[in-house]
Amino acid sequence: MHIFDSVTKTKRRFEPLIPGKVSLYVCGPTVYDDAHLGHAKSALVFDLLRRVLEAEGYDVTYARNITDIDDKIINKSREAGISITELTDTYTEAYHRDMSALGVRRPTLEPKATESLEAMFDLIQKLLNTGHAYQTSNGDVYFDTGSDNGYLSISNRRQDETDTQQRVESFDEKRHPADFALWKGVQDDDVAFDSPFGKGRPGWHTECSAMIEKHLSTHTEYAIDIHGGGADLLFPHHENEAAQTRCATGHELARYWMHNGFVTIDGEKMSKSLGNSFFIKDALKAYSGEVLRFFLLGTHYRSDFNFNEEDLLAAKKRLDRLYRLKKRLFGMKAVEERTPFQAALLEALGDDLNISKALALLDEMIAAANEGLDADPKDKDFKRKVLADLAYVESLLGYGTMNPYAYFQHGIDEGTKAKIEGLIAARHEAKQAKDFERSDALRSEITALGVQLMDTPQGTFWEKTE
RNA sequence: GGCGCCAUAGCCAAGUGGUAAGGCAUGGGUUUGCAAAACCUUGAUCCCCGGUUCGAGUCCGGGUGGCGCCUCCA
Repeated sequence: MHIFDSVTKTKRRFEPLIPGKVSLYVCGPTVYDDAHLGHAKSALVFDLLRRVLEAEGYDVTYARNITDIDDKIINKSREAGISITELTDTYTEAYHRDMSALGVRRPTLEPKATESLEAMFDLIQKLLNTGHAYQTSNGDVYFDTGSDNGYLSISNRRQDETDTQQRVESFDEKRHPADFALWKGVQDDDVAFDSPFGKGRPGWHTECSAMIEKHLSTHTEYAIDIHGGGADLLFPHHENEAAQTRCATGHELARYWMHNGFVTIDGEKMSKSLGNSFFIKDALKAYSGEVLRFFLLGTHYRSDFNFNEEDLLAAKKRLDRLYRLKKRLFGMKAVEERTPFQAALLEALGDDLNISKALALLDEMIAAANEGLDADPKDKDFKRKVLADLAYVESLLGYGTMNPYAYFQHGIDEGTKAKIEGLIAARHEAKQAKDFERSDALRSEITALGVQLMDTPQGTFWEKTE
């Protein structure tokens, strides 16, 4: 496996800190709203990474946090007039529902901020004890960036005069403008936790370092093997996490850093402030989760990804090819069998998740399978190999998990389905009687319902039209 | 202003310095009562200008054009 490390900006061979094991931490969502395409991209990329590492034989411990305490959450719960936990439970559940629809497997661990407070206290206390943090008169605890020799080594930034912009938590007792809050002291607020540093709430960056130390740390030169997240988190979020961990524990945070590119919509960045977020639950109304998975995972993870309907449709057609092949072999049981295709597929993905190369291999496999089935539809050995390859693709990439018939009928309601079946039966009778005029008329009627027919030796089937 | 990324056929998109994968769309063909699917076939010298090299999409320099981070953000 080779991974592009965004800190050294080079592709490096992956070597685990502990032989045979991989510790992977990815920044998860703040649960105050529905998940959007950006959340999906990140979750999908690291889901794929996890699958590839597992296919290579590693024992992967994958943690993705859930931030369930935050100013945005507090504000929204007040607006909505519901409790914090009611709000965060609702959106945590929604997040899980959406990710599961995209075929994203649940991580090994999903620590919540509110359940990791003790670990955060430990971290902050260590930083205070070693002089890397200080408390101000209003109860805030800040990380002293000036005390960390390694600060800015993750994002490769330079500390210059222009970097004097005020941070949100800016306060004039801060020693340096870049110092960030580990703990925000709160006096007159009921949404606060008791801590050794007084009543308050954790700063945004604190939880990740604390959780990593608590759940994943290998206690070697680096806390974990791989840390991932969206490219926008590189600075300041990951820089600050790394600083906390470095100063509190003496080891670096991660040996490899991976950042996925952004999802834009029609060329524009999708962000909360622009208000053009595209929710996954809305996309799922028109397309199956697997089509969205295939589309979002279709370009390299580090590239920016532009979401638009036209490209989505082209991606769906490409996935259709896989399901067409599945249809030809429908009903046959797959047996595990290693093939050169499978080895090549894993090798392609092992090269920093080169999905384009993997898909090219997949397309070639599909073409060869169709050709072979055309040449000799009864070759059992050949079919067995194809089925084994399809099963491998399903487990490694998560493509081909659906019933192929259901896949092509996605989006048609039950009533219409029954109507279509009735018309097909009538058309079948007309065809038997060689009344092609009537059979064509019936087909037009069926086509008008948004589906198309396919006559095969096994009977007539229908699919939803694009 | 500081730091950084990207620019390959109509569209999406790979590409260890040696004469450009794959998919969608398009045209032609085989098959089919018709149609669909499947299969065969059809197209780019890689933003521009210099340089290094026997040889560059692929390295270096300079442009032009997009975009991102520096503030909550996947």
